[in-house]
This record gives sequence, structure tokens and C-alpha cells, in this order.
Amino acid sequence: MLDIKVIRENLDWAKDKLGRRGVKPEELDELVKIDADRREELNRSEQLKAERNTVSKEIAEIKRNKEDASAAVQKMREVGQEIKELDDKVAKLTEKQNYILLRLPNFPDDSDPIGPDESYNEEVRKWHEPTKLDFKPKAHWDIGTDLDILDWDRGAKVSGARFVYYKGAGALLERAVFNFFLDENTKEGYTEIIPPYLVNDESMQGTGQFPKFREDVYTIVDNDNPDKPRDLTLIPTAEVPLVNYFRDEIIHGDKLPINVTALSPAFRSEAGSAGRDTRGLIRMHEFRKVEMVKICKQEDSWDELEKLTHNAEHLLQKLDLPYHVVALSTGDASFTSAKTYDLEVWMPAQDKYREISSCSNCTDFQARRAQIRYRDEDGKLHLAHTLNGSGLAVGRTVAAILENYQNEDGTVTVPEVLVPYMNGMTKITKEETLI
RNA sequence: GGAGAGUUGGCAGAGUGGUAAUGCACCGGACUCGAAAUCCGGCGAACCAAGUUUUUCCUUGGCGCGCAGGUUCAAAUCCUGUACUCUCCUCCA
Repeated sequence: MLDIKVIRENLDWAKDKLGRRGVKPEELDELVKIDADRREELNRSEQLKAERNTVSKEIAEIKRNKEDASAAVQKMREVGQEIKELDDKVAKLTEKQNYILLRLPNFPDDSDPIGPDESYNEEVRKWHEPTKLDFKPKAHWDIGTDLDILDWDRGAKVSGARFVYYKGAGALLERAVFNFFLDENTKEGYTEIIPPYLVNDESMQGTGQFPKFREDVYTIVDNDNPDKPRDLTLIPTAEVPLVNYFRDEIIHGDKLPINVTALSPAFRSEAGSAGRDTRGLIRMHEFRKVEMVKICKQEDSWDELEKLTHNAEHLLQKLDLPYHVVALSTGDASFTSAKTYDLEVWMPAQDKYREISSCSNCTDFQARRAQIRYRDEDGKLHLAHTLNGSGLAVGRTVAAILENYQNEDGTVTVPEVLVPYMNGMTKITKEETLI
């Protein structure tokens, strides 16, 4: 959430910043108008409350002296009524203000490329040239099916579209990948966490998914009361439980930066993406992801973003997968982010780069919603800055390995760093069928 | 799922209708070569608004005792709902 004071006091600046993200200036005009009205009513209410407090003390005094206070009581009864009406107005205006405020995205950083969509993203750096295969590369879904390590038909039968079974060496590869990620992240100073995978609405709001992106996630509903959803949602990313770990907490300044990492499943409804990436591991309703989260001081977040991005890149480098880093445009970056670097890995069969990690500096946007603060050396409180990045998406990594490490005979070579995690297996060959 | 108890500053903890004790911690001072102990003083509950200064200081007011409502001139205190924690019963990987 943005700071209303910042918008109020720098209206033109805010219009320019948010305009880059597609927010209409009239929306901010309306917001500021509501805010002004709200403060006016609030002021009147507070004045009356001050009067009431004074008179109440007098009433207490009168009653102590066993005298008659009914005139003052009667007067205050009327004042109380007026206060109630004013407070109702303030509550309504606050609600209107929050409705807008909770749906405004973070201010983009001035270094972000300006543009409405991903076509305005800018490549920042590239690591290795795209993999050259001297045969026609197979798509990872075909490789997986042919080796019988990925079973799409059974996934669809048991759960539906965008679900899959990993089997045999496929399951082992998935497990090898996330264990490798967790080990590497831990070595880089991230503390491993196993968080809850169901979170309440307050947490979803704390990290910015709610109220705007309710339709993107799965919320629990009791079968005997289907009209009233439970206050529990399947996490779309471990970022939610990791960041909310710190919600409503005051952190001692010298504890910062805090670095945590977690493997979790991620559940996404993928509403609105019908027809896109219908085959393969790229866009699933359920996938595993290793996430990295940083909580840091305000002045450190830009350096920490670079570190975070390099931590994610390091994983691709050790896997020897070609990738590039792109700075997301103002229109493509996520709601909560001030600046986002996407890591895109090379996918030979698709002949293009595909997103495998997204590293964002959310500045104080999440911290303001979630009330994550720290106390500095002078004892002053500040909102923390939060950062998150995938390190990395596991399913997409498996897809990238299958495509980049495929051999002409249909087998897949195991990346060197994963061999120990694969119990010494160096090549994935066709599995025996279960049935 | 059932019953009971609880939730108050960084921590501990009092307060059953009149507007948040006290202790520890913290900061300053005295004593001391220095420290500890002791003594004196101070600070502090997050936040919001107005004024002033221009942004962090100050003044005033509001708010503030898990959260949300209600009763009342007045609520930490009474009532209702709700979340969470603990204990017991029941059940369970």
C-alpha cells in the first residue's frame, strides 16, 4: 500500500509515477479529494471529542460532590450523537479511500523501462549463448512423455488440465533440483523455512495479493457451507508465508538484513490464461518453487536486490543453463514491486527465453500493509523494505534441463551438479511403465 | 468437536465504569581511577489529525489495553460476536 501522505503532498509526482503503470490521474484526484473530506470530518469529530472528554471529567467531579449533573449529561448526549454521525462519515470515507489505495500499485523506480507491457522490457545482461543442438530439439513435454517420467494423461484424469505426475527419474530429478536450490541458498546465507501452505486473508493482504487478485488463487470452502469461504487460501507463492512471518513485528535493526528461503508448492488458478502454455510444465495449477525473501533497512534495498538477483543467477550458472536478465517495464512488473528483474532461461524447443525467476524490490509497499518495522540505532521506527525472488521455479527448471540437456537418442544428460543429488545417475533413460 | 482460563509497553505485571500502577530493561546525571552496586532524574505503549517549523523537532487534540460491534455523559473495566494462546476431555497422521 502506498502512503496517502506522499500522494497528498506530491500529487503531480505521484500522477507521473503511477501513470507509467497505467493509473489514470483522475483516480488520484478522487483519492486526494476523499482524503481531504475525511480529514475535515475527522477534525470536527476530534474537536467534539475533546469537548466531551472535558465535560465528562466535570461530570465525574460533580457526581463526586453529590450534586446534580443532568444538564451536562443531557448536553453530552447530544454531542455524543453528533460524534457518532461524524464518525460514520469518517468510516465511510476511510473505506472509500482504502478501496482505491489498496488497489494502487507500487511506485515504479525511475530506472524501470517505461511501457505498458512486456515488449518494453529491457535485457540487462546475458549469460552464455543459447544452446545449439545439431538435431531438431524436442519439447520437454514430449521428452517427458517419451521417457515416461512425466505423465500428463494421468494428471488430467486425476486432477484436470494443468496437473501432472512426475514418475521415477522425473520425480527424482524434481527432488534433486529443489534440494540443490535449498542447499545453495542456505550456503549463501538464507535460512531455510518450511512455512504453512494455507494462509489467512490478512496475510494475503499483507503481501498485496488481496483484495485485487482474489480470482488468481484457490480459497478453501467447506462442503457443508459452500457460500461462505473459509479464511484460508492455498499459497500462490511462498513469498506470502515468508513475508508475513514478520507481519506486525518490530525487528531489531542489527538483525537486518534477514534472508530466508523456502520450498513450497504454489497454487494458481491461472484465470485469464486460457490457451496459453497449455502443454508442458510452464503454466501449472500446482508447481513447486524455491523462494527467497529478504527483509532489510530502507537504505539497503537496492543493493539487496542486486544480491538477490545474483543469488538466483548463480543457480542457473551452476546448472549451466543459458539465460538472460531483463528489467521489467513499468506495465509488466508486479503490483507490489518498485523494480523487478526477471531471469529468463533458454528453451531450445520453443526457441526463446522463458521466465524462471522474478526478483523484486517491493520497497515499503508490503511493509506498510503488513506493518513490518525495525528500530534503528537511535531507537526510531521505520518501515522495512521487503524483497522476494524465485530461486528458482522448480518445474520450469526441470523443463529447461530436459530441453537443454536432451540427446538425439531421446535420453537426457543429468547436469553435473545434480548427479550427486540423483544418487549418481548421469543420464535419464526410458523408464519402465507402471502399468 | 466439547469445557474452562487467558490476551495490557521491549519483557514481566496490577488495574471490575471516572480516563493505563509498579518492577525489570533503556537513556541522562551523581558517586568512582574505571566498573558494579547505590542514589537522583527521565523516557516509553504503535498510530492519526491540526498548528508551527518545512519534510524526521516541538505544541495541542484525538486515538490507544487481541480484533470488531454494542450499552453509557464516560469503557482496559459491562454486554455480544470473533481470532489466537494455554489447560482438560474427545479424536487423529
